[in-house]
Amino acid sequence: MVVVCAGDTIERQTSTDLRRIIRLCVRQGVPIAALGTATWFLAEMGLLENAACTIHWDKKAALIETFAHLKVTDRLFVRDANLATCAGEFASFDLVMELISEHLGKEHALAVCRYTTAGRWRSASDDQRSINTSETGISGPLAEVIQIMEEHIEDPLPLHDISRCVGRSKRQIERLFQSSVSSSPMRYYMNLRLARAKRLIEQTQLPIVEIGIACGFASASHFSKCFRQTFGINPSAWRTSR
DNA sequence: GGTTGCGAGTCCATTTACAA
DNA sequence: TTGTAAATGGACTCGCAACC
Repeated sequence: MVVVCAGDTIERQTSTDLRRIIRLCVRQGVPIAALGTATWFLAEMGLLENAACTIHWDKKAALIETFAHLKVTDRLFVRDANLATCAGEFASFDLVMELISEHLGKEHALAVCRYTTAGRWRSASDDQRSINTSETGISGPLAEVIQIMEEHIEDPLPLHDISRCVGRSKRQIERLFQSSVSSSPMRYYMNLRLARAKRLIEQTQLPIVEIGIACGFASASHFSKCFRQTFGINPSAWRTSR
């Protein structure tokens, strides 16, 4: 197996070399494990057309917007045929541990864990992130509402629908948000959408209008206004300043 | 006494259209 | 892509009553 690592910024020559190596591996039928942003490489090269994959949650939206047809999951790592993709540095460790366990036995993998003081490794089916109730204090219906909001960034749901989904009244949800995060539900929702938009601006070359639409804004003008109100800078200016 | 639901009035986010 | 203005629907706030 060949392991391909790529960070957020990569030199052109290195990028060309990496592609050459990947193409060679594919031709020879050598399994490839893509760590970090290397998932993006495989997508660009058209190697993920029929395979499930994963990428760090921070880049997932950008990957989906750029390659709409891909089957991008929330898993820590995904192994599909000859390709493996990981959600980040620590997920790479989890993948490697699983491979060691498979090829050399669980005892060897546990020994590596002990040696590296990792203690344990996570399984492929684990989600990259879930709201950590002990750290954030967010739990129960509030966590459920936030999850629904995150799942509906592109097609924002009215508060009425969200409250119905979690079996609570609108008023109850307003109180929950006020007491837990000192914000109204829709204000919080808006911040989530704008944060996603900001990441898409940073990570993709998609037109501002498309990013606005992808984050639930009906028009570029409205998107631009909200963005500036929140971050103090226009979307296009933010892109050029990066 | 604390929690919840309801309703009315107010405010603001959003849409739309248009111009630069 | 950004800005402006007008219209409007929906979110927010608050008070009150019912319930546990």
